This record gives sequence, structure tokens and C-alpha cells, in this order.
Amino acid sequence: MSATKNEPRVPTRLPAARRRRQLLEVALRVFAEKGYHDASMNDIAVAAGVTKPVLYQHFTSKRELFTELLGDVGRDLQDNITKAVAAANGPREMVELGFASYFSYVSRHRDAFKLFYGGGLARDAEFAELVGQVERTIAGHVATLIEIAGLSPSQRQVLGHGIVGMIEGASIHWLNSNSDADPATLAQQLADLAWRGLRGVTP
Amino acid sequence: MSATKNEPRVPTRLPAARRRRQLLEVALRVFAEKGYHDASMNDIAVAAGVTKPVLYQHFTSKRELFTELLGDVGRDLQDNITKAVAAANGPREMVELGFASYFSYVSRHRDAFKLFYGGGLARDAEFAELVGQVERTIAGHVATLIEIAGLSPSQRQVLGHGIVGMIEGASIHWLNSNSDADPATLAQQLADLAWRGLRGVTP
DNA sequence: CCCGGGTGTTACCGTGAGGTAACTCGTATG
DNA sequence: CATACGAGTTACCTCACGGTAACACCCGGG
Repeated sequence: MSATKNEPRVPTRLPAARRRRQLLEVALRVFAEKGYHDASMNDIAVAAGVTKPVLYQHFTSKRELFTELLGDVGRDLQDNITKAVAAANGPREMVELGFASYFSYVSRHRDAFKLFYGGGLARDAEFAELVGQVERTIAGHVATLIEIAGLSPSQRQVLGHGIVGMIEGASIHWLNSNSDADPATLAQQLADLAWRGLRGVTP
Repeated sequence: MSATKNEPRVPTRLPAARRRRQLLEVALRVFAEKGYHDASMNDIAVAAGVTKPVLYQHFTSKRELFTELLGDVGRDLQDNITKAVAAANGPREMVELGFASYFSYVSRHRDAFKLFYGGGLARDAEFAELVGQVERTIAGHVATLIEIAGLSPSQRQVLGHGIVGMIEGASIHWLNSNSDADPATLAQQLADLAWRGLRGVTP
């Protein structure tokens, strides 16, 4: 029995499953920081303390790696929101809880959010679809909450996307300004703005 | 006097100034369609019926070309909005006119808008600054219109960015869904939503 | 003791993009 | 008609990136 039993000198040489998870974590960080185009597979490999071919042992291509991350993040975000909203009593609470869960998610997973909003995703059909799915779902739910009269379904949908854009825009600015403001407070104020409008009469 | 006097057989070989303007127009189209990364200088040259070095006779680099376009579009958009808003009487009309001018601009200059929202601009410091300047300015104006009480300046700014994101999100969805809806109607409804909120009580 | 499988590395290829040097060609002017 | 200038082209360089083949190394089981 040698002295190097449970304590490898440097934690290289991981079992495949662990390595894969590590690579996903690292790739998320690197993609979030540099964006899809500017992050090279080499960057990711080096950041993981490993070389490129190891990456290709676990993922067949850069696209596939990114797609998997994007899908995971999208599902995660959407699950968080739908679960939070399901606990609401009435539309106003749906808005409050929905906003709160969104900001909570963003504040806890900044890298994941940056992946979602950040890159040239809009240009790539596959990537855009993954993001669009989530946005469409949220926008659709929001659309049912709009109480303005005389709107066609497609008009409601556009306005729903407007609210989604409002959340995204506020989130992006919030992250970029490195504000340490409480995400719950922010969500509360934004939900207030969405619900009562700019004119903000007190109920 | 030869027969080829004022009617060159094919309008190649333009004087420098005209060529430059044509290249800017074509580059705007190509960048809007394919995004900054996926549009190559060759693409632009070919689309202009010309070869790459001609492009480099007028612009020292791809970045410079894109930066010039981005700056032009930003100035143009901002000018349109500020001029429209200047004619308003009171905050509600500011919102209405501001939204209307934004959507009017987007509908008239789709390529310009796609350039602005579309690419990996957020990752690139210089590009992000050009876009951010416009967004910050608009968000700042909007922030002064929020009548919710008890907000700090930075909180107002975040909410202002929320409204800007709302306009952008709605615009993007509007363009992507190839809706033939009237931009003025859309602006009206979105302004309504922003002003009165989701709950949309009629005044 | 050695040997097999799986983990990782070095070194490489092909491609496509930004960018440039050197040449050609049309045209206006004396 | 000659010539000079400026618009355009061909052909190339360099470099970084996605992706891969072939080899090296470690460790558990007969």
C-alpha cells in the first residue's frame, strides 16, 4: 500500500462522470464571461486544468456543449418560475412571485443568466430556439394577466414579450451596475411598476 | 464623343465618396442579416459587387466599419426620440410620443435596429458602450417619469432600464413574428401598458 | 509481474477570416 | 496619342480556432 491512496498529489485524472460535471461547470463560467464566439474550446480546457482532447472525449462539438448548457439553464430557470408562480393566489401574487423567483434565480446563477442573455444567440437558429422557448412560455403566461381590454391574442403576446424584456433589461442593468441591491426588493419594485404602471397610484 | 458618356455599361467604378456611402449601406444590411461575427468582410464586399481590398480602402478595419455604423444608428435613433419627446405636453404624452417614435424608427429602419439589438455587442466593451449610451440616456429620461414613491436614484435607473428593455423586447418579438401590425398601434398599446400597468384600469 | 482499459497529452491538420502587397485597367487631360 | 492617377483585382500572408490521430501514463486484476 503506497502512501498515495486517497490523496492524489494533484487532483488531476478524474473519473469520467466527475470530469464531465466539472467541464460543464467550467464551460458555463467561461462562456458566461467571454460569450460563445470569444470563448474557445482551448480556453475552457485550460480553465479546467486539462487539454482540449479531454473536452472532446465528453462533448462531440462546441455547439453540443453549449447547447447542453443552454438547455439545462433554460429548464432550470423555467422550473423555478413555474414552481414559484404555482403557489400564488390571484394574478397580483403571480406577478410578485414570478418576478421574485426570476430575480432570485439571476442573483444566484449570474453565469447562467449571462449565458442566456449574452451572446450571438439571436442569430443562431438552434440557440435562439432554446432561449425563445423559455421567453415564449413566460410571455404567454404574462399575456393572460394583462387586463387591458380589446386586445387580440397576438397583441397580448407582443405585450407579454414586452414584460419579459422589462425583466431582462432590468436584470442586465442590475448585474452590469454591480449593484448590491437586494434582488427581492428589486423584484418587488419592478413587479409594482409592471402592475401599477409608471403613474404608480397607490392602491 | 463616344456612345458611353453618361451611361457606363455597368455602374462599377464609382467615385470614392459614393462608393463609401454604398459600402456603408451594404454593410448595414449584411451585418443586420448575419450579425457582426458571422458577417465577413468578404461577404460585405461581394454584396457590394466589389472585392475586399476596396473595402479596406475606405475603412481601416472591420471594427472601425462596424463602430461607425453603430454610432450612426445610435445617434439617429436617439435624435428621433428626443425630438419627438420634446414636442410633448406633460409626462403621459412624453411616454406616448417616445414609444411612438421608437417603434416608428424600428419599423422604418429594421436593419439598423437589428444591428443594435442583435450581435455579441454586450461582450465587446466598445460596442457595448455605444449601445449602452443610448439605452442609458433613454432610461434616464424614463426614470424621471416614474411616479412610484420612495425610490432611490439608482433604483429609478434600474426601473428605467426595465422600461427600455420592455420596448426592446416587444420590438424584437414584433420583428421576429413578421407581424404586419401597425407600429403606431403597437406603440400606443405598449405605452398604455407602461403607463397604466398590467391591471389596466381605464382612466 | 505484467497487462488491459481508460484518462490525458503532444503534435498536428484544414479551414476560414482579417488584412495587405503588387499589379491592371479605365478614363480624364494635355 | 501619351500619360498620370486613382479605382479594382488577383494572389497571398498570418493566425486562431475547431477538431483529430497517435502516443504516454497510471492502476487494478489475474
